[in-house]
Amino acid sequence: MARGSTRPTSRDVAQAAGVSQAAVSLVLGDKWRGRVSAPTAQRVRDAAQELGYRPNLAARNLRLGRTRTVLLVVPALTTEFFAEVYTGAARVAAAHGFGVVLYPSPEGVGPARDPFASAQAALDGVIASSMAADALTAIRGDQLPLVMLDSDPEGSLGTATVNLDIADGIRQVTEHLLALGHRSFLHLAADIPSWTFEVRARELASRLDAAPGTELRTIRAPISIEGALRATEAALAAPGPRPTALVCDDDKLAAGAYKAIRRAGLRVPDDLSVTGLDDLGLATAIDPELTTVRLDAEAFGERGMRALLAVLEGRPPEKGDLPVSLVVRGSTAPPR
Amino acid sequence: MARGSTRPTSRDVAQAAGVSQAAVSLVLGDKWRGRVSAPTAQRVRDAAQELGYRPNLAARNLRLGRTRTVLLVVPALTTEFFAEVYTGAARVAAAHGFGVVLYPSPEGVGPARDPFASAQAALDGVIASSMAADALTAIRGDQLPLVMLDSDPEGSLGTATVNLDIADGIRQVTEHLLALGHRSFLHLAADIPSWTFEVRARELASRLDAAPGTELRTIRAPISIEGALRATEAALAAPGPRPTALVCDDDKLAAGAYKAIRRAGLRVPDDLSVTGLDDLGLATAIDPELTTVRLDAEAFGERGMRALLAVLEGRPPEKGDLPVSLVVRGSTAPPR
DNA sequence: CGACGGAAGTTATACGTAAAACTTGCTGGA
DNA sequence: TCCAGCAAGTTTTACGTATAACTTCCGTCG
Repeated sequence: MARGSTRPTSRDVAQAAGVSQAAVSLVLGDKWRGRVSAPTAQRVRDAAQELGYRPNLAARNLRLGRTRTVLLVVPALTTEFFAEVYTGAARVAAAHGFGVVLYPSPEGVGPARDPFASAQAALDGVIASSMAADALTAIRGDQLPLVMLDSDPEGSLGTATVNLDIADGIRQVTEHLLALGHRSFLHLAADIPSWTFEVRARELASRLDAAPGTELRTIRAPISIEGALRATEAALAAPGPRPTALVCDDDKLAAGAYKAIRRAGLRVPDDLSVTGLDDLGLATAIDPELTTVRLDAEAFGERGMRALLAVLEGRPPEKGDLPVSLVVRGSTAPPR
Repeated sequence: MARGSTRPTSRDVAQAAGVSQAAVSLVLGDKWRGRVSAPTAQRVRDAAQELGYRPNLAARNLRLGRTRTVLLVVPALTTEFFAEVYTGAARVAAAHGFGVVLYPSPEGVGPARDPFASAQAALDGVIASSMAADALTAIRGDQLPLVMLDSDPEGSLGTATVNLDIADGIRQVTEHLLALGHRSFLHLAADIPSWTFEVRARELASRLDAAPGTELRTIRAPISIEGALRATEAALAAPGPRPTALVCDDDKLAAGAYKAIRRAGLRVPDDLSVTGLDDLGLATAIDPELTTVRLDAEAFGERGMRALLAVLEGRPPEKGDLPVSLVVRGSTAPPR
């Protein structure tokens, strides 16, 4: 209250409590046992409370040489997926006294800005989605611990890698559709070059290769309702026999496909079974509800953060991919 | 390259370039004109490049007494709305050399954590949505500049307030529905106490009060598809004449209402016109596409950040609410 | 009775940067 | 000729914290 407009420092607290600055640091840092008497410690705490003291984090970070802050690099926030990844990472971080700074890699446009300059924070480590490709060049070369999400476990540039078991998800989708009797497949693929999408294509192709009498066509679209709508519309207008199952790289693409199917005068799932991947809120908002692969985005973020913490503490990160599960809803049925 | 594992400091650069640390600071801070010769400046830049020097931000922040980092407090990231607010704010921030740290106020559960402790970053200011109510108590009392989003312009605790013209949006919705001939309205309201939702209720009620022969009922639901589904189902099952227009507090509620309407064997818009508010991607994913109010979330975030920058620089922030616009799609039609 | 050790502090220092204040050498104008 | 003034730097300092190293005062034990 007394001092002008500038924030109180530990020295102000010390003066108010009649002790040295060092004593304040000891007490508030909870390292005072055996160094400061209990009554004095209480006086210090009271003074800090009274003055509304908050430690200057810049000074603390400088002194300690670490910031307990990590950067999360994501491709975009246009669906809730990465928002949930952030939530999971932030929760684990908070439990360990860490903060998480978000860097959504700007989409295509502009000179790929430097995530570090932008985050404007001193960092202890980085978690990055492999989809944020343009941001990665800036990160490489920096010697910060780096955990990669959804990235090729081999040849990765990260210190550690955390993956969802996407391949198993596609396996489950494929077996579900095969069991229903489908043989003619269309793959609506994302047109972004990224490991996570390559896995989908590879797994789908290899599963169908192993199933006799099946055929697979692939179309590509940007990940947007509009893009998926156009690509699917074109595919449905093409001559030849119509596929009976449409496997989409994610839920948003599936939502766009729904619209194309409706416009073509067809119905899901009677004329065409559709599957997605992600299990966004969108999946149950559309009609019929979408059969999709549930990815636990929050757990993904949690695991990513735990891996980074492990790296920071010199422990080996957990191994193994995160399990995913097929959620069967109304968009898949036996072919007619 | 030479030194061990620790990051190079400006002193290392100075040594490599054969100058003093001060010279390095001048050159890299672009304040060298008239103080350092051009060849020397180039030598310094080369040395910095060579060593991969990155300034220690903690030290810089401590020295300058400011961090060029602001905190954005949002209620949640379950729709893309606040993700876009973040994007807009971050864009403006980046253009001014600022970073934005996100704090999604944890939903209800747990002891309302301290946003500042969590962000773990030294801050220059705060932008907060009024919906993140629980986080606000922790913020109040701190003397940081605070810009409130979507908050009561009177009695606000912020240094400045930035609002979308929600009232005008509801006005446009109401006039649209009245012009179509609707007289019996149902309001599906969010059950969160927040100024932004109060405005919707107040404006809708006052507009219908002024329109002769209209009636208005209100139901409340948590903002989720499931919640809206249940509330709407109950309302449709109630005895008495069915309303012909359903005004929802946001798009997500509308998406839930769609499902209830379908389950009741009714059709949008033939049996019931529905409107939303936000214009999320969801609005065009559902069938029929939703008539809603377009909120420019990115512009909202931009304006919020500009207001904070203004406050920080002692300038008066821009006045006036951000315009919104009605987007008429297929979910509204004349009553039968 | 002396000294030894622990309690309860204090003093001093370093973290890396930005910038104010100072130094040095030279050139050009009165 | 002499000094003003400028270019081209250097030296020094402060930011606020955490902690290592030091001090002082007592009580106790050999």
